[in-house]
Amino acid sequence: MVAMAKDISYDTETTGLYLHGPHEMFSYSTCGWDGEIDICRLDGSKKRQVANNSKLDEMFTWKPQFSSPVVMHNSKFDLTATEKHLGRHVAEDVEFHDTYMQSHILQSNHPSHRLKDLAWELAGIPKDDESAVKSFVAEGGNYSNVPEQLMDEYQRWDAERTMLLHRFLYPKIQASAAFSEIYQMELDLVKTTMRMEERGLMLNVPRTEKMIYKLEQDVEGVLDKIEEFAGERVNPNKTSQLAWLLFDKAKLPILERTAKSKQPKMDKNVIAQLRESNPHAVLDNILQFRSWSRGSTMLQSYLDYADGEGIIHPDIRTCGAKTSRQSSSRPNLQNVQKEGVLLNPYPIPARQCFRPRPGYVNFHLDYSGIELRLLVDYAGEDKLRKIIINGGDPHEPASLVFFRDRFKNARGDLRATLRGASKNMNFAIPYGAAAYKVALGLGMPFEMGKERFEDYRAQFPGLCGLNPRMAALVREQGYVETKFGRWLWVPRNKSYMGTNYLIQGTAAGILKRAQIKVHSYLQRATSGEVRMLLPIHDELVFEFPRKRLGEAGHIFREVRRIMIDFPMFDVPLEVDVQVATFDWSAKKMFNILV
DNA sequence: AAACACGGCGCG
DNA sequence: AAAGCGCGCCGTGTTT
Repeated sequence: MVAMAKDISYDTETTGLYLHGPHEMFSYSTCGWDGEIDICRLDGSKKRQVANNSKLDEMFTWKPQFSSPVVMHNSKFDLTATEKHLGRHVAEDVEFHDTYMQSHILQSNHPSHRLKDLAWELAGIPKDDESAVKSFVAEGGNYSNVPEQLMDEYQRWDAERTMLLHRFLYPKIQASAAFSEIYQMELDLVKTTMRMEERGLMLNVPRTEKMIYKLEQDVEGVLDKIEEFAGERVNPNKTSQLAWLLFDKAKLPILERTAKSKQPKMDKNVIAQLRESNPHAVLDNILQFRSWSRGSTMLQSYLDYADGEGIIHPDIRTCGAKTSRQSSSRPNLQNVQKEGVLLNPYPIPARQCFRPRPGYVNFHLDYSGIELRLLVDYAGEDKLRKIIINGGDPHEPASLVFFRDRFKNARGDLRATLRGASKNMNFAIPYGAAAYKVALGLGMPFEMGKERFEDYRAQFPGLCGLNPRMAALVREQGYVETKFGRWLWVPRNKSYMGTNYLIQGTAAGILKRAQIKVHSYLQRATSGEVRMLLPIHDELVFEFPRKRLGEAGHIFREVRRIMIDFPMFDVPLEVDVQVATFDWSAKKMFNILV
């Protein structure tokens, strides 16, 4: 293991999690290849501060002959803390490692990738070393004023743990060429993601405040209406009170029960069903209450996360999901509500609250139909592949199979509805839906649905064969392997999920690689004036300076080219470009050829 | 007070 | 036997 000899593990201690907010790093620890531990406080005596700062500065400045690869557990956090403390970006060329990524790549479904859990499991290091620090903090202290001796002991172990994990896990990454490529890609992505978090997204603060004010009024109004009907004040968030309102007071029937506690189900699907047979005003009041109160709390949380300039810096976890997808938290900006796409008749136009920075517009580039394209590719479903290549509608053949003449003769809304149901089945079937769900989804009696399902099987043997194939792999080996060579572990007793993991993980692999290349292109071609802000599973959000709008066509032609440049797939990828000049709800198609 | 489970719901 | 999946966050209610 000579190659590892110079490695040094590195762990930071901060006053909290909001590094783009008030929190700061106050100490760090390192552990050398030989187990030598150094605890470096950044507070206290001037002399010590100077020494420890210069060691830090050295670690993150690339020097060809001296540099030691820095090993971290969840490097995005430590690097972000370090950059804030140093007041500069860490050097591009500094080699670093991340045991958190290693763990994700080697065991995607592990219940915990936390340092303490992994170190206990792999090296038998007990997890109780932080109890003294925890109890100090619980008694009113905070992490930065824990007595140094206590803190030293605590830090000592985390640096040691990280080094040990690296010794256990990294050789397993190195042993596979595919894992090595994935690992390097993930490390590159950490830096790309840091630049997005740092830049952040702009909230239209006054507009958000106005919207919250109106929603709060509306919530009061709807609670009054419910009180008029019920004869007393009801809190619809309380299950017992809501059940009383719906099933005792309004005498509505119980249609379903919840999975675990077997209570009457009262979600929006049930309420929609009840609404059809029994258009009781209280049902609408419940939908209004839920949507509006949730809406105002979500908007309030966006306000709380915004800094003085209205900028939100989310935490973008690069391996947030078991399928290797990214996720966003504090706040989650991947689920900002849209208008008019769901069963909710009272949507909140929350996307109106997000705006480009002054002097910028936002571009949204999304892969069109990437999920179906990948399904068709993995399934080798030639008929659909040809339709996609020729720009036809890949959901039309399914519509004809499921609805026959009814679809042939349908126009307008009905045609769209039938196509929509068929489209859902094009996903649901490869993902494991059975005849019962097919009939339900198509709105047909069970026997008819089953018969059409059989027709579909005959027409699309590739698509229908994919799930059994993946399920068999899961049962045999426990994982599915994406075209990038990533192993996605699937619970063996849920082998039908294999196809879903495969598609989701492949799309994530495409988007991640695209992000790295696009980031590097934008740095090179625009000196970082055009920036990527946020990934949303099959979409990238950018900001673009208005003064350079004349170049937008040229730049996004290249971005699009990079995004779809994955020759390993037989089905072509496609990207749609939209521009938002005022807010995210008013997006318009943007023609990059002009 | 903190941690957890659950139902519910937004996005992909 | 039958089964679409992945997240994060909220409010309520229970456990520690």
